[in-house]
Order: sequence, then structure tokens, then C-alpha cells
Amino acid sequence: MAGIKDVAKIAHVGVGTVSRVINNSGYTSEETREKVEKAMQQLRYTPNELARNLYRKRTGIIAVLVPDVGHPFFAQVVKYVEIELNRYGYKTMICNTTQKDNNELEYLQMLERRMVDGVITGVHSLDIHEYLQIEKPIVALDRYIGNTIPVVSVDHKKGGQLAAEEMLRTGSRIIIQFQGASKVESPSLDRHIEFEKIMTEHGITVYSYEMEWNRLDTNYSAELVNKAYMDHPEADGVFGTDLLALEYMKKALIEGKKVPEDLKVICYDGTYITNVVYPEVTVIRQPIEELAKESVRLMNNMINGKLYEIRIISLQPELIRRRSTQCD
Amino acid sequence: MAGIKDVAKIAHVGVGTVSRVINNSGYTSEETREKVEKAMQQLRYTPNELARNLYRKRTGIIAVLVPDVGHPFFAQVVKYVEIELNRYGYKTMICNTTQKDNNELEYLQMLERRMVDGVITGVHSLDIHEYLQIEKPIVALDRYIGNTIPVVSVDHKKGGQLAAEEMLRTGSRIIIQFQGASKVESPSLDRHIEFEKIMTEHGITVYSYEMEWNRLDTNYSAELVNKAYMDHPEADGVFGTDLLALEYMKKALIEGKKVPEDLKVICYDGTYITNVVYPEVTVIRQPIEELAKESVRLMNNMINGKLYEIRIISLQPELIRRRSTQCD
DNA sequence: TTCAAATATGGAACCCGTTCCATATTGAGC
DNA sequence: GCTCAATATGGAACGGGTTCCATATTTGAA
Repeated sequence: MAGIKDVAKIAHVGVGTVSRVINNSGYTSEETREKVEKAMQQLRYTPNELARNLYRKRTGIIAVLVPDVGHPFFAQVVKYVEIELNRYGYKTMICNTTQKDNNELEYLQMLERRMVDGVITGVHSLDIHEYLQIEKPIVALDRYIGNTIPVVSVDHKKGGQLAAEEMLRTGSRIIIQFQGASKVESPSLDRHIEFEKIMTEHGITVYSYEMEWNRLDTNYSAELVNKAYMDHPEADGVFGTDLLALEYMKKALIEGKKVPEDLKVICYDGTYITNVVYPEVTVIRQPIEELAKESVRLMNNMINGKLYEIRIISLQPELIRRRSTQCD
Repeated sequence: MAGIKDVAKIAHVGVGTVSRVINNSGYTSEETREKVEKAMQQLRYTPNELARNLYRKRTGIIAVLVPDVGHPFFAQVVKYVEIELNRYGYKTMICNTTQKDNNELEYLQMLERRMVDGVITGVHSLDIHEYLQIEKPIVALDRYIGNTIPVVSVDHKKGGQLAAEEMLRTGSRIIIQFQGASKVESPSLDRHIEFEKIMTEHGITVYSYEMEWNRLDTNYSAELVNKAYMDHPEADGVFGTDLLALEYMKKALIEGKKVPEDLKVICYDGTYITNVVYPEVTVIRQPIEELAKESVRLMNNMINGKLYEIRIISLQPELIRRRSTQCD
């Protein structure tokens, strides 16, 4: 592979001059510039980014950690984060953490090894402790990690409230709720706490089913849904993330229930999969694009030493009312 | 940041010795090793991966190019490719190419700039020409790019045949088909050609609707589906990729049709979204995991200079029959 | 005891760019 | 014609590792 020295030799100039031509920095005469450019073409020279990065102490790569890129919610998150990172000139490295727990640690270490300039993490597996050790740009998506790491999160309490109000409006009496494991401290639990609180205050029964994190495989959710259905076949409302709520709705339809007559459905997340089901479902749409935008903005500020907000940026979820919560 | 020299100084040894301890290479006495390790801990030393990579001329990063990570099919592809790359010790960089066309070129250039060791491409936007210029490890997913670049693809002809046979079995007479733009030479077109061929041979009418690549947004597909439905409301069968076929089914259900009585549905891809709809749909499942495994295996062989198959590895799609093609 | 092989270690050279410093030349202003 | 600034250029030092070579010491077999 041709290096800068080869170019310099062919063009009869010094390496510094070649570098200046490549980077358009310092002074170069038109004549020299042409000689160098000709030599570069002749040798099909491409600068070695690794050498540059070594000197510049940056790679322009941001690692994005998610439990499962295959999951519609995280797929959307990754998509928009990638687009946004790209706008700022960063490359996106991704990491599924579901398979092996220590993956997360591995990627955090890449920060210290200087292979990535920052980490945007949307996972919950690792002990907070590990994060706090690292004094490098880290942004958390929807998770509190100590007081030093900025978090971008959605106002899930509001989301739970929206869902609860909508459910109350429909007059449902017995509701199945699917939520993440409560042992993991995640802002997303707020919606379920709030939902349950409001419902209970109004004398509505809520049965909550917890789903383990890191168990995003289809069989597991199918089993959970079946169990929930069988436990309380009299339920007339369901609230949960897209896949679970829809799977529950499917189960109910198979069992002969009618939606919305016998069962009201509210999906949390509102990813594209909610667009292809019938009857059309009411969703609490998460502001995924904004989540991505904010997290990348924060990341960029951290990297460039600009001021940034340490604490939660609460983005607003939105209720989109459709047929599945229509009454009469 | 502490470097290897600092460690060497603290431990009163040479830099070579420190390097040997870190890499467990060459000879080191137990005593020295301990001194060095102590010094490393004391300084919280972490080797700079960039410097290593510069010397080793590799980064261990593979770029994965897809039109849209948010799309369920590609999300699955990326997921399994990432898992597989991880097994081989590589990191995954992703790139959505939908937004800007030149992104694809940009990532190809990263190969030459040595920021990535290889590219696995699942996109169709760039001129083949650009690819052929590059003498670096490239693996194509489901796309022919010249004679030098290995391709991993699915036996789409077989997929089309499976769909056609199933559709014939149901006795549908007028079928709507959604397919990618025919101007892009993609193996995936084979399924539609084969499907249409077989159906036509049996005197069945097939109306094909082409979807532009790089238009994976929801509105666009909704419009296309509406148009298809309105053009031929008498259709009694639909065949297309998950999202389009399901969206069509939804439209039909809204319009009062019954599935499978009035409309048979076959989804191509069979991603998880087909698991949450009612009625349950028949799918031609693409072997995404195998696709990922094979492409990564090829990539690894290319990188390590082992033998690898240049030509198509045809993986088999699978018909999974469900309610949407049930007759009586 | 002797000598080759094994073990141990330091440090220079290298990977491939970028930047800085030293030096040279040109040109404008007086 | 002289001076200072602007322009131009080469090359050493550097970034932070790895490897190789030279040299020193220890071990084991004869």
C-alpha cells in the first residue's frame, strides 16, 4: 500500500507538503499542489485513517448499545440515532447486549481503548458501578446511571397517564398490563406505576405481568401472553408494549373476542408494526426521533467539551387514538 | 492519559517488556510481570487500541450496509450479522443508506482508509462499478456485484415457487403482487418473476406493483397499498413482503373482506411482525440467520486469506402455512 | 566444567500520518 | 535597497503501541 512517503518521493516533495495538500492546511503553491495530486492519483493513494486517528486521538465512532437491534423499538432507535450521528459526522457501531452480558462491559472498555469516542447506551444489564468508573462521553437512553451521566428519557409517567385516561374513557374494568422486570430501575417503569395507580384509584383491577429484560424472543412473549390470557380471560383491556399488546390482542381474537367491543387495546411505543394490524390500534407513541436527536446532540456536546444538560430531558409521548379503544 | 512509556518508567523496565506482559508474548519472568501489572494498575493503564491497530493494519470492524435498519427484515439481518460477527471477534458498524445515496460510497471508502476490515452490503443503490474498484473484503447479501465479489443469497426462485403453489392450492384467481423496482437487478426479483410465471401458466391473473427501493417509509407503502386495492378490489389473493402484504390485508379487512374466505395472504420474509397479526398469516420465511452466518463466514475467510466461494450460496426459504391461506 | 539452548530484558525501528520548527524565497511598503 | 511579513517547503518529532535485534543471564545436558 502506498503511503505518504511514496507520494512525497514521486512528487519530489517532503512529507509535510503532501500532508498539507491533503488537508488543505498551511501554505502550498499551486504548482506543488498539482504535482502532489498527480502523484496521489498515480499511486492510488488513500490516507490511512488509523494513523490520522492515532494522532488526533479520536475515531469518530460512537457505540450504540441496545438489548436487541431486531426488536422494533430498538431498531427504530438505532435507525434514528445512526441518521443523527451521521449528520454530525460520526459513524455508528452497534452492539446487541442480549446474547452475552459482558458485551456491554466490552464496549465500555472500547471507550477506554479509544476505539470509540462515545457510548450511547439503551441497555440495562450492567451494574451502574461499571459506568461510573469511566470518565468518557456516555449518554444513557431512558436509564438513570448515577449523577454524572446524562440521560435522555421520555416522560413515561405522562405516557402512563395518557394510557390510563384513555382506558378509563373506554370503561374497561379489568386490565392486563405487561411491563419490564421491576427489579431493573428504569424510567419506563414509571408508566406502569402511574397507569396502575390511576386505574386503581378509579376502582379498576389491573393485573401486571412482568417480562424479563433480555428475553425478547418470540416464544417467551407468546408464553407470557398465553398465561396472562388464561389467568384472566375476563379481562376487557390490555396495555403493554407493541409486541406484547398485539400478541395479546391476537390471542383474544383467536379466542373469539371482538376488539374493541370485548377488549380495548393500547400499545406503548407505537412503532410501525402497529400500522399493519387490524383492527387499528390506539398507541402511545414514543418520540423516538427526538430521543435520538437529543442523545446525539448531548453526545456531541460532551465530546466537544461544550455545556450539556446532565439530567433527564423529558420528551413527551403522544396518544394516537384509533379503533381499538373506540367505545360504541 | 498514561501510556506504555509511563508504565515502563514506573515499573523500571523497558517498553518492550511491558508490551510482552500485556500481550503474553515472548519471555517474561514472574517477578517482572508482577511489577508491570502493579504499575499498570497504579496508572489505570489501558492500551490504546488505535496505536495497536495502526501497527497491525486492522481494526476488527466490519461495516454492514442496509437500506434501513428500522425495517423489520433488515433489522433482523443486522441483528444476526452482529451476533455472528461478534462470535468471530469483530465489531459491527452500521450504515443506513436510504437517506443519502453517497453514504454507501463513503463506507466503501472507509475500507480503503482502513477504518474497517470489510463490508457486508445489503443495499442496491450504488453503481456496481464502484465496488469493482476495491480490492478489499466485500460480501454482498442478495445482490450480484460482478464476478469477483461473493454473494450470499436466498433461493428466491424457490420462494416464488412455494408461494405460487400455495396460492394455486387455495384456488385464488386474481392476485396482487408487491415487488421491488425491477430496474434494480436483485436476486429477490426472481421470486416475483417465478411466482408470476407459474400463476400465469395456470391462467391466474397477477397484478404487480413495484415499490421503489429506498422508500421504506410508512406513508409511501400505505399509498401504494391503497392504490393497489382500489385498482382491483376484486382481487382474492395477495403476495408481498411482510409489511406490504399485511398492510394490504389490513386494508381489505377494513373494507369488510374476510381472510381467508375472500382473500388469501402470503407474506414474504416472515419476520416477527407476522406473529402478531390476526388472522395468522402464511409466510415464506427467509433464512435470515443462515444468511447472516454464511456472510460472516465468507467475510472471515476473505479477511484471513482462506478459500471462499465466490458465487451464490443459495439458502432455502420455507413455507409456513397458517390461517390466511386456509381453504374451507 | 563447558557450552549451547532457553530465558529475560532494553531499546531502536517501525506503522503512517500530523504538526511544528527551521530555513528559504518572494513581495510589498518605505 | 532594505526590512518585515507572507508564502513555501523539508524534515524531525510525535502519537502509542509492536516487533526485532542485541545483549545478558540462567539452565540443563554432556
